[in-house]
Amino acid sequence: MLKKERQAYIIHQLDVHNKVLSSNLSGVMQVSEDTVRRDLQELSDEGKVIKVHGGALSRSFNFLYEKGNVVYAQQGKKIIAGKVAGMISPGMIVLTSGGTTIQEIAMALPTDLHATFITGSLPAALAYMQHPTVEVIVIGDRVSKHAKLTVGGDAVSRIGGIRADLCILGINAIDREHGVTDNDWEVVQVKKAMIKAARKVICVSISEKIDSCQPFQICGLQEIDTLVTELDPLDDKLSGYRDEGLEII
Amino acid sequence: MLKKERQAYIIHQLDVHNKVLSSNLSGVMQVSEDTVRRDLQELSDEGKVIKVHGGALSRSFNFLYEKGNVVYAQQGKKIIAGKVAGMISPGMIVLTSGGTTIQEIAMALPTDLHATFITGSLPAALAYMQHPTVEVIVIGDRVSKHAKLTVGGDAVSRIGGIRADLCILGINAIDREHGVTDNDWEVVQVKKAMIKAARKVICVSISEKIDSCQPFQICGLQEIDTLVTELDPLDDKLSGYRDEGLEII
DNA sequence: TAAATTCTTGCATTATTCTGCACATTTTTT
DNA sequence: AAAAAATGTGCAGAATAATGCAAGAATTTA
Repeated sequence: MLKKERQAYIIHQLDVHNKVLSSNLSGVMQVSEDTVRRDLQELSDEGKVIKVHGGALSRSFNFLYEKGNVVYAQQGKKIIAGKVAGMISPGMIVLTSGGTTIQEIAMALPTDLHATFITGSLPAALAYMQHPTVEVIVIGDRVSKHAKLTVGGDAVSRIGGIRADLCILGINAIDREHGVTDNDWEVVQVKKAMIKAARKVICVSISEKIDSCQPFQICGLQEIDTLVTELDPLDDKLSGYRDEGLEII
Repeated sequence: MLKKERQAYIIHQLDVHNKVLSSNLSGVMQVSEDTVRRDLQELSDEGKVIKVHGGALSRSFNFLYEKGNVVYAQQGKKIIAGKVAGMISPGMIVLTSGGTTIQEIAMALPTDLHATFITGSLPAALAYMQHPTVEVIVIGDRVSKHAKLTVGGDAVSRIGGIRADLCILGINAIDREHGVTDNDWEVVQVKKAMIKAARKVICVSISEKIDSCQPFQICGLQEIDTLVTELDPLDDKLSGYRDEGLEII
């Protein structure tokens, strides 16, 4: 097994299990523990893993430890989070609510990213707040208990006053015919406003939600620039959306 | 279970339950109590937990680390929460940040209370949001990572536009000479505005904080109507405040 | 105050890591 | 193509870290 191969395998294991043991890896990859340790050392120097006595932990695991905040993520969400985190550059970003995926992205962000996140989602605000260098701005208004999000005319008009570089849009349903849809009217108003406020819109969704539809439309496909899922961009399920002109990642 | 892993788990537990017991952790994590204690010691040295006899408390219990008694800490908090909950009647209430005590009050509220809580504190918003019949309104602005609270001119001016029936003021320090004080200038601005916005002000404080003082003044004693602590209202420590005309509960 | 629990400390044991070195493999230079 | 340099790997022994145990001290509870 080649060095690069081993290191890729280690990263993969960490993505899945959040931890690896030197002793374990040594057996699986058929190299000495010293070699495993050297691999871990290198990855640690590159900031890709957190080396600890006995093995290594994934970065997000360490993030939890450092900040004392916990989010339970499924594997798919982690993949999405990694993809999205790689697309974020310094600037002004509006965040819609979107369950744990949005929060998972916070943990995958480069630790030195200087960006401003604007959101009405309280869990998201708490998650991004943990990051050392990003700024968080909360949109105020009445809280929707269901969505844990501020909603209402005041929130919408506030968002209308923002010019953001990017909108990260967590969604509940998307299909080719109706575009992005949701079942909560108030949330829809907020998301609509956020899309308008941003130059570029990234749509974040677990593949389960693709090709499904709900009562209220948020926007058509043409208003979205990029679709991020946990699937391979070439997956058949996504080909129709690529045909519509969306960037698939 | 690796050392860091254990420590992350401990922090997680503290986030959820606010306390951990050494004996308990020892069983769950399958290590000796000595090891658990060493973990707690390290976390304590790093300032991440408050180590006490029998286990550890989350940092939000910062008011009691000298007393060092798990049960007492919980009781103190609960006593205050019960007292305050009994004083709340339907209407419009502004809430300042104030650690877990403020959140504990949310759990002690009558389940059919119809009231509106206005706050910039994200943990408080999440806590009150759980209640079936109360409404929560969040004040928007930049988030102070330290206080987990929205702060800034926008927040202050928003609060200025509110007429509330009651202000529940969680505080860091109070003494007869300087009144209510705090060490975070931005938080002070928000609290000042909240006091002005409310007809009646209830000051909530663990007795540890009484007769202490910090750099910035929030308000004088004359601006407070009621002081709630976990102590008996007739306790000597409070007599001076009663002399100043405060209602002690 | 007595009993029970928990804490601290030092020590022994084991597990893990580090270091220098030898050897093989790959890459670069001549 | 041969020689030289750089890199990757494994091994052995020294150094370090982690853990459990035991006995006495301290704290809490009854």
